Amino acid sequence: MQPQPSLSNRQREILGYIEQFVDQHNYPPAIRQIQEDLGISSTSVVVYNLNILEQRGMLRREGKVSRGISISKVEAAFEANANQVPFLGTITAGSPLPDPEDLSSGTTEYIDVPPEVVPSNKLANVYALKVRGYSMVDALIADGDIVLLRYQETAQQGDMVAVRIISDNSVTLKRFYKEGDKVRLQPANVTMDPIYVPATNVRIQGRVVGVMRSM
Amino acid sequence: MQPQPSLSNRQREILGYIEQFVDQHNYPPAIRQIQEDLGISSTSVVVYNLNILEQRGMLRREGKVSRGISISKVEAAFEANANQVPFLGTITAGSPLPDPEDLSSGTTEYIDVPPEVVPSNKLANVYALKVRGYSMVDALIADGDIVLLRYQETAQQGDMVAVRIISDNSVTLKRFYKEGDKVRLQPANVTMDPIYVPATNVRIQGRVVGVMRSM
DNA sequence: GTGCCATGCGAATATATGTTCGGTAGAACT
DNA sequence: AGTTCTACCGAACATATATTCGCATGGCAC
Repeated sequence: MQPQPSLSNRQREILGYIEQFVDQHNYPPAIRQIQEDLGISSTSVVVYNLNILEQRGMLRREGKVSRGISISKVEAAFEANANQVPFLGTITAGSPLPDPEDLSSGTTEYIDVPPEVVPSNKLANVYALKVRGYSMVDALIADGDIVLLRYQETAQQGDMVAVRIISDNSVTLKRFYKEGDKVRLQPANVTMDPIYVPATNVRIQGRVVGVMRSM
Repeated sequence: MQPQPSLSNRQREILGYIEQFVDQHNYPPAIRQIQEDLGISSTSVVVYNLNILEQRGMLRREGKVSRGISISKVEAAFEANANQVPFLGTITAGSPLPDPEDLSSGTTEYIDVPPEVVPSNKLANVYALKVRGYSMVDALIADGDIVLLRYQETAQQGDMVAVRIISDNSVTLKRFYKEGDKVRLQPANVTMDPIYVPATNVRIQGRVVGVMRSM
């Protein structure tokens, strides 16, 4: 009914104060504290604005409870800090793996990704796979490495991608070259030969955006 | 004086309750809530145990403040989640870098390391460097990679290590082979030749334990 | 102007919450 | 047995905190 998410200055001020306070103390401020530290003349003003903020969904309050204010800030901070992506399993030449879309299962594992490898703001649609086999050694990816892929169904020439070959129902990590109506899947390993498949028979499952290795 | 970090059942119970409560409400419980929900007969019992828990460092309290309990849990969770190691700079063939011991400077940067790359319990003495140059490509380390090293002054044959050549005051990433009273430093790149230096002229600065790459 | 409404003020009120204190029961030690 | 200590109980107490209510102000539409 009130589609404007507009907050008055005072409301913004109060919200900011609460966030900062929780950050610093690990528990919410009392209404009187808000009042005094913000130089507001009466607690009722704080209550008034708090109610508005609650209606706007900016925070939740537990009636009659001291310091019963809670911003989702804590959870937000956790999420912000936890740069995680779903770990979908192992990629081998041969075995299929679940669609990245099938994340609904709930039992998915997650692994951390440092922002130095993939910036937090580009983590959307990124997932992780563990590499089995040496088909990518010349691209500096070895057996046991964890590769990070961003889901996308198209690729540029030479991109390193995870591709599913529909006819075998298998997924592998290869460099991608479109050649006419065929696709050349080039292992980054001089001892291995490329594979040629009809363009209609491949489906790209994502592009490699990072690698992590434990030794 | 009391070296035993042992907690009584009740103390564990209270601590657990607080954790759960904070998790659920985003603000700490009142003493009376603890008392009632745990079926304790008096608030003073709770206070009594709370004081012990505070002495033990399990939580902090703000005197006279309603719900002024804060568990280090949040920070603990953060720390547990934030597996970080100091980032000491760039390693090139040529330029020296600060001693890993000189962490006291305070202005050190830190980067996250997922437990999949280096387990949290083995993070001691680990630091990170950014690689400049291609001297290690055959070891699957490329320009721009972040390598994780555990500080150690000795190495096994063939270990990949960061070594300082004292006479030039330079540090590089190489495979290490001791040959008599000399040391062979072997780039993992067939196009580059090994370096031989007297054993007394090298100082090992750490062994590579992980690699992270952004693409 | 008149009325309406968002916003703010101040004080009174109710109660939620932390603190303190005197006392008890049992375990451990002398 | 006497002493001491830990852990607990119950109740009184002090105050920190939220709530409510009547009233003031200023903008704005009519």
